[in-house]
Amino acid sequence: MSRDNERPKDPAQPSGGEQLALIRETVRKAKVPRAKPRTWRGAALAGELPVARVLVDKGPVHLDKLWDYAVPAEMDAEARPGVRVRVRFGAGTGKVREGRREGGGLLDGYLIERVAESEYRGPLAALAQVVSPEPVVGPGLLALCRAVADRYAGSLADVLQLALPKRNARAEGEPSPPPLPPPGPPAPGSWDRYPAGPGFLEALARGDRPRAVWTALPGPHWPREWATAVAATLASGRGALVVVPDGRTAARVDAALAEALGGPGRHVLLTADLGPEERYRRWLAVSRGSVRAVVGTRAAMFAPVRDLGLVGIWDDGDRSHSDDRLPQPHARDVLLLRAVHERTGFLLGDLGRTVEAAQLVENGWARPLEAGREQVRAAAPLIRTVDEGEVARDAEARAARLPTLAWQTVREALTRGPVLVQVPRRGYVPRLACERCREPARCAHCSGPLEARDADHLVCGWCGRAESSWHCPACGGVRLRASVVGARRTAEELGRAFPAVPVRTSGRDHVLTSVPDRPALVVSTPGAEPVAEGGYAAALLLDGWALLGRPDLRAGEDALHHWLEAASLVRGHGAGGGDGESDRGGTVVIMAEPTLRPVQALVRWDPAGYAARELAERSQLGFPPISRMAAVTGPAEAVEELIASAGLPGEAEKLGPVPLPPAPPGRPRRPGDPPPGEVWERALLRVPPGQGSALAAALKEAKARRLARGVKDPAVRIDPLDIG
DNA sequence: AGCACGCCGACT
DNA sequence: GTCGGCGTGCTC
Repeated sequence: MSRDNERPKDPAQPSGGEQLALIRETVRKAKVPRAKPRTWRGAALAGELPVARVLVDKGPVHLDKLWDYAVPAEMDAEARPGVRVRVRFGAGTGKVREGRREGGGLLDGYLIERVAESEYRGPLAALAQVVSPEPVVGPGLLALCRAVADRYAGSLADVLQLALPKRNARAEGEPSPPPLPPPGPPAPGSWDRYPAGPGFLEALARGDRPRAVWTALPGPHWPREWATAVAATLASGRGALVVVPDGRTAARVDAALAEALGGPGRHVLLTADLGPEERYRRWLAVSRGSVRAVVGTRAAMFAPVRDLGLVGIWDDGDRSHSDDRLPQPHARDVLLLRAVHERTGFLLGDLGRTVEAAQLVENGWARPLEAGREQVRAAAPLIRTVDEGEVARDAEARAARLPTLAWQTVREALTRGPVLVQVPRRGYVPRLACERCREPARCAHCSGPLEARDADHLVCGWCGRAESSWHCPACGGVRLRASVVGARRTAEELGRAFPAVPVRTSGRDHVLTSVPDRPALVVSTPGAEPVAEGGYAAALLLDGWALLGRPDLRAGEDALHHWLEAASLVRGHGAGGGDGESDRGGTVVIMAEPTLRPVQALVRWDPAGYAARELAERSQLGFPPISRMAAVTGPAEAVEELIASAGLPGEAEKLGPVPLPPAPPGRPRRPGDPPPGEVWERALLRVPPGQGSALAAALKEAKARRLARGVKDPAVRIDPLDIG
């Protein structure tokens, strides 16, 4: 290649030619005898930092690798770090025709940084286009996404795709409103029911970064308490982000924020149901620093809030906090990473307490933020248990197939207000449990859940070993039962038993937001309970066995959570405690075995104690989150090969692989589901405490090293939630 | 993923 | 000889 080929056309860019020479020099060093024609041939390069490092978003090569491109002079001003770009990829091997390269599709990407020179020993292609000058990937977001990708053995590009909303040109063309000044520090309000509450707010307001696991008192105050914590953070001049499980909850916190912050302008609601344009408009307002407070559902966990002072999550045990798309990051973990990386305060709020939250308290990373016993007693309803086997003596109760106590409670409460009836959702798979004491049946080898493969063969759902001589480790029983519940029908019969009272239902398809303070039977599935304006007069929890019988590690925790959620909508029991304007307190009747631990935790309203015990037990059994797990799913050979090639930590234990049950029909396919017609397997990898990141790193490296060769890549999921 | 290169066997 | 199988490697 001769100097004559180089014709810098723009005299205003004298150093462009120098850069060209520099790149050519690197080509020569790489013993390429003659530089091949290149797409930027003849084009003037940007004067300063003429190399753009680009993360290619889609396409096959989506390793965490950055690709270097030359920045043409005319793109110099717009090609700033963080912007969306388009690049030709794969053109280098294409045919040369008429002195230009053909082939290589245009791919979307992000310009990560501008540098003076490239490490790449070869001719650089030029950026094809700067899609828009809006920087969307800042250094903070990039670092966060890298950390999430590492934590979940996923690729940076995958995580960025979760973190960034789809671009919308119209929204981007509009200016965002100017930021409002910070509000003054808020009064503690109902936070003063918690001994450590006012102190937590003061710490936020003065710019500290307190970290707490908050066990919220039952009742309607927690949305306002979230708003107060956000307002306190804003008062320090910093931003705040709260992630909640669903749009309904987000709307409640949003309304409370509007009240606490004196109207709109200082906060935004970020949910999926806004539609792409409005969503991007609001996201831009956050990204541009025009708004500093965000409440939203899980995608909001990545919201690029400027100078973040508080990250919060409500109901961290809710499944919707875990993304469906690989690498399935969980909002709790993402926010934990943000709290550490961005040096922010942290608030995990819940009516109950997950085992993960208990772990944060136990290892001292976060402080418990709890009310005293007398506050709890005042705010919570009276809880009574009835055995599901008890048969009512009076004819009316028998007709409704309810025990006498439940019948009487409902009848009495209906004179004072609405009554909530919690019924199980259809489709819960029963788990095998000891017939005598209901202890879930677990594998003697790995503690995985036992499943009935056919009439009388038990198989472990984790390691696949057959179990031929099961006996209950808790009580010595030798017989198993699968729980069966017909509670929905019970609820229908209950409705018929009170013909004068309207029956309203709320479920997956039709979720009611709230019901008026009038006598009514409100039948709801867990998670869909409407708020009653004055609190429910009573609640009937009919789903004990269905919730506890699910083939899930978190069955007890989830059941308790659903009960607490329903019970927290019932009027408090203690007069004058919180806002006891109700004439009489509410009652909750739960049909479940009173000796079961989740049931006892509900009766005593002690979710923290339950979580602590559960944590200790899981630690002993080698369950997550103490031990960490990864699920590798795919065609049998691919699973084996990936595991064999990964340099797993020494103490890693392989469970399985077991054949994967086919995905239930109707549900959209998720990562890790076999494609129709294919048989896949799943192996679990388990490591002792402290080796979770080593496990993720090993799997990520093995995945990166092994470029797909015909066989489909297995899906790797860290801390999978659906492993039974 | 595409696409090209390359090193083997069967054909005009 | 040379056409083409697809195994292997690269794409800034």
